[in-house]
Amino acid sequence: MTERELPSNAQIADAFDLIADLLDIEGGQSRHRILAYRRGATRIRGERQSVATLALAQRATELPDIGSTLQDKIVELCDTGQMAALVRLCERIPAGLASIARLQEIGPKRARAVWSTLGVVDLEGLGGALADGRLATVDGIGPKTITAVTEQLAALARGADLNERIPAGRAYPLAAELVEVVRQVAGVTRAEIAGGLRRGSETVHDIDIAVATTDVAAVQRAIATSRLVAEVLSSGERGSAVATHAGIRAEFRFTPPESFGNLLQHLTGSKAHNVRLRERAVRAGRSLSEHGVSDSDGQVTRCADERAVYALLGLPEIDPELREDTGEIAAAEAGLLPTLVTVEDLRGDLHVHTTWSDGHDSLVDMVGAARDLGLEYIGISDHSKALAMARGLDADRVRRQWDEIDAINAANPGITVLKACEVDVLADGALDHDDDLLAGFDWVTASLHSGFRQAQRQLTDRILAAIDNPFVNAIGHPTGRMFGKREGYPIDLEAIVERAAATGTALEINAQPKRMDLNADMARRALAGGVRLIIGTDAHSTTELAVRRYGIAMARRAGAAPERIVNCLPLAQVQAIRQESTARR
DNA sequence: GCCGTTTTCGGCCCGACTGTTTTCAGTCG
Repeated sequence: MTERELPSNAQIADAFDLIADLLDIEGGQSRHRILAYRRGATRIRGERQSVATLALAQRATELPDIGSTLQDKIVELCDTGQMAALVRLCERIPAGLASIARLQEIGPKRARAVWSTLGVVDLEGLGGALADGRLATVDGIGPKTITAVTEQLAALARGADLNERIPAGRAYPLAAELVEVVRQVAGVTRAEIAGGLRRGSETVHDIDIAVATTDVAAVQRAIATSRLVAEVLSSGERGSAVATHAGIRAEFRFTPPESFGNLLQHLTGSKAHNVRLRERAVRAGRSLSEHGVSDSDGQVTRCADERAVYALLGLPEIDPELREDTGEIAAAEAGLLPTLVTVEDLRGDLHVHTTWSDGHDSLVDMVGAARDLGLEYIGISDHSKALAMARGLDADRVRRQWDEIDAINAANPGITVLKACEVDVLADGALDHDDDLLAGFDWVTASLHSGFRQAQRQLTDRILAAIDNPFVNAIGHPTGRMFGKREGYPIDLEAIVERAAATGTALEINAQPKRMDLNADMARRALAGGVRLIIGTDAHSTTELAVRRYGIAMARRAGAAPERIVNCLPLAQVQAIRQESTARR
């Protein structure tokens, strides 16, 4: 049997999106048929398992939004490498028009107008028509649209990605500042971050902020004059959109306080979640919008908080991180929603660095900062000697650090300081500290910092070897991914989860915003496999302890309850986990 | 094209803003 290359979920989704775009440009189609292709594409793109494999087993129709027609097309793509329907469509509508339609301010109707009026069929032709002034002659395209197209084509020419996603770690601090700007305004009773940031997404495309106010004009003024805002893109009674100096778009939406719950719910999304909720409302003879819930005779009920919105739909409140239309509404209805871990549940942090290795702050300062956050224990986990660039510790320096920790604990610092480490997993799978030294720690995290170019089998074997060491309690940043720098190295997560579950080894959710590793999907798979998670800040300074919020976001999106997170457990239980492990020796 | 507490046909989520218009279609979220 020959092994064939199956199309990825992204490739399948791209094909369906292209069909939708071209049908839209062609016009005359049922918009619901187009929507069905788009929904199918979105579903497939967000699916964790291989949809091609599912389709070949005639099981893709088990997914929501995927019917027999889409499944047949996926099978066809697997078998022949193309979809006949798409090929025929491309013969009628030039595929390059889809790229034009995806430009901001253009869309399918104007793309069609550009084609029928000028004969332009792709972005290159659009650039030509823009340069010689023909574009401005097309019906429905005025000076503002010309400006928008000019800017976008210039950005594309620079190699920019128009759909660039911004890591949450870059957007969140700005969003928090923007919320404060409007909270200072008289008449504002509440303001909250909404959108993908509130749902704990790894990346977002903009910042959404819901504002409850009795004085819209005052809020508009405060936004327009904020030092953070570069340009007001649009402004109305219901909201303002701005470009910030940080280069991130922010959208504010205003509401009277009595319907703040409706607005916050609406603006938090996800879009797919909201669509499901509205469909549910319609079935109950109601209509849901950001203004309220109206019943069949037009009576509108406004909700000051989200709980009331969900209650009107017969549901318990669903945590924002779960609102992705992945079965959370059914789970809510059945009373099966998990109680998600919160920042307040964190009792300790077992992954922090100090000036002993590559940290910026001293051990005593890190201890003090952790105590001030209300933590019960902190594990000082500096690097091992192989990471010379980070001034990793050898056995001699480890023992001297232990002396310092003993002295601090003896002085009653108001928090228990644990002897921990982040030991390197070397290229051959050996650990960078020998077992005698590892036995003396209170907690050991093993991480890969080198040899990322090895094959998946080799990388996985190194991690499995580390897991098998009875002195290892956790695997740090298991995939090594870094936003904007590198993809995670390839690992066989199922094999790692299985071994980690068997040995009681925790897998880390590294909370550094550039890492967020494990991500939510992988963390969910780890939980399903019976593994404990641990949220490590990997803080290299006292202020970095605050990044725990990003780790919590991943854990919540994974559906994690606090009892499944090692550092939400009382110290005695953490110590018991360590003792059980070393007893295997 | 998908789907079903209205179940194999006939529905399918809601609203705001903008630009290009002469009262609204297109686009966006």
